[in-house]
Order: sequence, then structure tokens, then C-alpha cells
Amino acid sequence: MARGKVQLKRIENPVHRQVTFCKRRAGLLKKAKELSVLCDAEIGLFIFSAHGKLYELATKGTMQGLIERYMKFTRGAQPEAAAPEAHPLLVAKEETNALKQEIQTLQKGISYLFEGGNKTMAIDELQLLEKNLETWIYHIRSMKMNIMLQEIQALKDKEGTLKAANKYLHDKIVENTAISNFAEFATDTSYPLIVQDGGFQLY
Amino acid sequence: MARGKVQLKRIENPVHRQVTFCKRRAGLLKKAKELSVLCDAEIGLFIFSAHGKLYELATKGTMQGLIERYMKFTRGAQPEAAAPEAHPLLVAKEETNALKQEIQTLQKGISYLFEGGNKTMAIDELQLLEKNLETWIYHIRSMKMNIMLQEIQALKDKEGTLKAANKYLHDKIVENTAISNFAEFATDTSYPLIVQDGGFQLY
DNA sequence: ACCTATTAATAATC
DNA sequence: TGATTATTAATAGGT
Repeated sequence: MARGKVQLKRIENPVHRQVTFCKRRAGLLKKAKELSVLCDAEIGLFIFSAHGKLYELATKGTMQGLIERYMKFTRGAQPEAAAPEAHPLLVAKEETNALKQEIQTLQKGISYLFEGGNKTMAIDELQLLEKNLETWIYHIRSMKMNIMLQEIQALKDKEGTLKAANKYLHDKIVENTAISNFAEFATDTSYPLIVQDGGFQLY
Repeated sequence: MARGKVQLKRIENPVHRQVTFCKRRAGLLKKAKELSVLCDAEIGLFIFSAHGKLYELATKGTMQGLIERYMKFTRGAQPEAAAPEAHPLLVAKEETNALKQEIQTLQKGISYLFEGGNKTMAIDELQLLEKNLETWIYHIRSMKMNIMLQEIQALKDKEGTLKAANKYLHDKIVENTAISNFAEFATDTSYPLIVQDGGFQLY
């Protein structure tokens, strides 16, 4: 993607290869993060350099957790007859992973908050604050959400009632007109009697 | 990288999100293959879509094999205290407890932050934190709020239209009845033609 | 490591 | 889905 096409084969010059490895590795990790954020996907990625160094990314929880999920998934596809839930050790490890993930989520949030680059704070102070932020946001958000969801539901109910009333009245007019022979009235459809449903979706 | 910058946040529109997921997933897998070929690296990549579907790439051998290599590598890097290996379940439970305690400690911190009694932190650090915290909360909140307020407004608009249509129809009936002497029709008010405004308030 | 000319990826659109 | 295309993003080659 620059100054000349690239051939899809091993770069023979070791210097070029190393440089390209660094650059493309960074690019790949960035792309993986972006995909996970943009599309709500969970991604596990590990790269072994030619010299055996490991680079990894787990977009949710730990790599261990993602690998376990992967194993479970593939095991499910290929039923290899293994009693999964019976082992208390597995259960305990899953719980551990869940907790680690919770902590990681909080840490991710704070790093977003401070990505402006103030490294001057103590780690313990930062960690203390992380949870506070999440907790507070969660409470505020859920309260607001509840209120608004209530209002939306109330309005939707009201809409239903009005539509029903509307249809009832419209029917009455048609019926009435038929009896009275008010022909011009029966054809008066200029007013929007029916309102289309909108396309809003909440989640 | 096209027709408009992309924001690094979850794409809310489900259609856009799905399309982007397909495209970027393809791109990511391609990039991973390229990196492995160009730079002689071994790459394991798995992607779980939001709906749980798995996409994977292993540039050398099977994913299982790569995972094993990964495990071996990380195990080597983090030598887990050899001694208490006697009882793995106990170890796992201890880890769980430690993590729970960590979370609890973090949660306690919120009272520090919002009850004014913390002399242990530097003032300027606190002020910086508060400011960032509020900014972040504001952003999250306003995004959600905007979506919901839009829906509420749309529903209110629809309600207004329906009410107007309702009133128009009702008037027509009254007028029609007066002309036609359908006395019993004019007094038919049993149906709820008018809906009272509810008492919800936001803010 | 930093710079740019280019290529590659892809968001919007049909 | 599958193309098309206008743009942005990534990066190869150089300094």
C-alpha cells in the first residue's frame, strides 16, 4: 500500500522483513481492536514472530478466557464426548475468568478516560477510581433509562388507544355516509387518518 | 477509510454494523494472512461475532496446535507458584476470592470520590479526575438520551396527528348527525375519544 | 523513528 | 448479498 505494490511472498531481506513485521503487526492489532469495537465482536489474536516472540490481543477478558470459549465452541461442533460441567475446578476457573473480565472492563474504561496521557498518577489511585466511574455511570444510566422507557411505553399505549378510536370513528363515518348518501363525505380522504409506524428501535 | 471518517465506537445501526463486520472481518483475515506470509510469522486469530458465530484463521497447522504453543509460551512466562499446585481447586478458589476482594475494594472507592472526605489524594489530581469523569459520563449519557428523546418526540408527534385526526372525525360526525337527525349517534360518547395527557416528566 | 507517495481498505450507495 | 466509487487509512521506500 505504498510506493510500490507488494508481492505476497516472504520478504527475503531480513531488515525489510523486520520493519514490515513491526508495522503490519501494529496495523493488524489496530484493525482487530477496531473490528471488535465497531461491530461488537470478541477477538483473540496471537502472533509469533519468526524468532518466536509472542504478541497478542484479546478484546474481551483474557486470552485464556477467549481460548476456552473457542475450545467450547469447536468442541460443540465436534462432539468429543466430555463431561463439561461436572468438574468443579472448571467452574471455579470460569468464575475467576468472569471476575478478571470485570476488572479488565473497568480498567479499559479508565484508560479511555485518561488516554490524554497523564502518567503522573499512582496506579492504586487509578484503580480505585476505575470502579467508581463505572458504578456511578451504571446507576445514573439505568435510572434515566427506566424513566424514559416508561414514558415511551406510555406513549405507545396512548398511540394504540388513539388509533383504535380513530378507526372506530372512521368506520362510523363510512357507515353513516352510506345511510345518508352523503357521497362527497365518503370520498373525503384528504386527512391522514392512518399514521404509519415509525422505524425507531431501542435496545 | 472511505466516504467519511469512522468513529471508534460501536456502530449502532444493526445493518451497518453487520455489513461492516463482514467487510472488516474479511480485511482482517486477509491482513493476518499477509503478515504471516510476508514476515514468516505464525498467527492464530479467532473472531466471535456479536451473535456468537466463529470465524478463525491459523496460519500454520491447526488452531489447536497454535493454542497449545500459546499456552506453553504464556505458561513459561508466568510460572505459577509451583508449591500450592498440590490442590488446583483450592488455588482456583483462592484466586476467585482475591479477585472478588479486589473488586470490592474498588467499589468502596466511590464513597471516597463522591463524599468529599479524601485527604489522601492530591487536589489537582482529584480535580483533573473529576473533570474527566464528568466529561465521559456526559458523553455516554447524551448519546443514549438523544436516541430516546428522538423516539419520544416521534411518538408525541404521532400522538398529536392522531388526536387531530380524531377530533376532525368527531366533528364531522357531530355535524353529519345534526344534518341527518341521527340523534342517537350524536350522543354516543361511550368511546374514549380524548386521551388525557400523562404525567411523565424527564430531567 | 519520521515522512510522503502510493496502494489498499472500505463507507456510502445503488 | 454483490458491485462501484469516493475517500480515508495503511504502509513501502527513503531520510
